[in-house]
Amino acid sequence: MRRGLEPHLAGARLVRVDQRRPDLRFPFPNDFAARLKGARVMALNRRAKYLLAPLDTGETLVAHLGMTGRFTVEGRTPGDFHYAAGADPKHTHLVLVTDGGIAISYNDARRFGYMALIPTASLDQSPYFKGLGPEPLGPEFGAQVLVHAFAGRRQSVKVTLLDQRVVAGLGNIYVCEALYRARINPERQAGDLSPAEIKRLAKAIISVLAAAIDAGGSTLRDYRSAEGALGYFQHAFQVYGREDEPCLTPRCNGQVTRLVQGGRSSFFCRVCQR
DNA sequence: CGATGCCCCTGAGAGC
DNA sequence: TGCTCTCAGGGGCATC
Repeated sequence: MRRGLEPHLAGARLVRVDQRRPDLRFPFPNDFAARLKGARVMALNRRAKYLLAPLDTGETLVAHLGMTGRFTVEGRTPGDFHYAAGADPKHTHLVLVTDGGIAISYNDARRFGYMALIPTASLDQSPYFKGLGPEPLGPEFGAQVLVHAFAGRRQSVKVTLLDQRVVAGLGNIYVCEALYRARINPERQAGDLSPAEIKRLAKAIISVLAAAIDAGGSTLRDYRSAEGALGYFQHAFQVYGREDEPCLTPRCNGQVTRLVQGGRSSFFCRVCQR
């Protein structure tokens, strides 16, 4: 999403802001539209699951997409891009128009997303970012991070990986897929994993995320890239959403199991994930 | 500390 | 066609 939006947003000035309702998951910031209008977007960054747009006003627009949140870009000419392709316009809650003549709309059926404006200078100290773990594709992430985080931890490795304080930005799909790639049963206590297993897991996390980004993300239900394109990593899911289907590991002959952990579905193969 | 369930909200799909 | 039920890329909070 960040990669799709960046060319349209970074460097652009927001000439019109159409805020269509007072809240998403939380209320929009006070005077939200007025604080955005006229501002120049200096860059488009990401930390964990947050999109970050530092503005020339000294504030940074922070956006979390929740489950169904989606930014869509509309081109200068109708047909340039798919305008909120596949999205019900009644759930378009915010439209930003840039001086480049581009409209960027935020659509979110369930409204689990939220936005904030935080002084750029104190971003790292804000409650959104304080305490977040390292970026899994960043230089500081590796097996050692997990070795420390897992030590003595009795919680399941699945639930531990979804904890944003351990690693930032992993969600349900990619945790399931990473555990499959690492051949680790999601029910295992984090503190019981061997160094070799943790090493496999760290590598699996990195490889599954890199592959998914390469594929343009995973299109399930609502997700599309900023320019309306469908990601296609969902076709590469090896366990997620494949309950009762055969395990794809050669000669395994197991089948994919679903179980609920921490209120979310885990998908895995009991035969090859130990 | 950890597990569980409920909540926010809307829509899709299955089964009857 | 319509109803009811379950489930959904997230995550905060209360309870036990």
